[in-house]
Amino acid sequence: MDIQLKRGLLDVCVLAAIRNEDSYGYKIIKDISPYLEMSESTLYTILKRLEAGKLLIVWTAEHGGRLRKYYRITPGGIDRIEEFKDDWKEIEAIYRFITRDTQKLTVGSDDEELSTNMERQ
Amino acid sequence: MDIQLKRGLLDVCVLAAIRNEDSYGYKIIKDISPYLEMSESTLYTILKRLEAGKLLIVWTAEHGGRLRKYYRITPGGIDRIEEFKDDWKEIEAIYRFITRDTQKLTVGSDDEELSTNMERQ
DNA sequence: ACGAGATACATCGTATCACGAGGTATCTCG
DNA sequence: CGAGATACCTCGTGATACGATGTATCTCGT
Repeated sequence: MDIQLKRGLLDVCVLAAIRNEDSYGYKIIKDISPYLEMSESTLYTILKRLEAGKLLIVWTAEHGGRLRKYYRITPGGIDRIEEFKDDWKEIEAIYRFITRDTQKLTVGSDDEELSTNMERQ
Repeated sequence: MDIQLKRGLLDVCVLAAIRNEDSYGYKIIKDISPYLEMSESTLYTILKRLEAGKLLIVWTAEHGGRLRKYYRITPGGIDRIEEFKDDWKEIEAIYRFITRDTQKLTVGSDDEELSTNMERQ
């Protein structure tokens, strides 16, 4: 899978993973992994970024003798997911532009101002 | 619109813009602009990259006293679009993961190996 | 005739970012 | 006792989108 395609999904994916329940780094990766590969270094970078943007809050707690950092989504984080859903409509329009006419060539009326008078050599 | 979300679409968008007819930089931007903002510097960077990857071929021709660089997609470029369509299925799965349970909370049977016993403080 | 804006190309520097490589430490289980 | 899982972290690098900037010609209104 093209790495570039996943960008933009990563941040929102992490937010989605903690939307309905608090979680921690290791578990977030496991939860996301069926859908999207994400390395640990990437995840922790993202968590730092989301914390800096106040899209989630962090606290540390002991669990089984070890320290864990727990993450909880903020209202701002939930807003971010909602914005993503709006952006998705635009993304789908782009997708339709890319895949238009790739199966059958339906040559309709061509009324573009920047009309094509291409000279083939 | 989040810049990151567009990444991965950009290259394929340019290929899609020249898929059914040869084109040139300025026209490609105009054709794409209703769907996706792309600066000129970005476009020319992408065209260079696609040429290096042999996804399109380039030649120069005079038009109205000025030189234009024309671009034509290669079979490899068409393959790239087809691969994108396959990748899109994965992207949609990620989208469903992100938007799942954001409207109604349908708590079904939870049979995950990494089950959640989160302690809320 | 002249200037503004469109057309058409290009380069350079910067900021962002995903990720591999590497590190530390504890727990579990055979 | 050692391997693998759990759990966290940092640093360097390469890829890349884009603003700023530059060059040159054509078109069109006044």
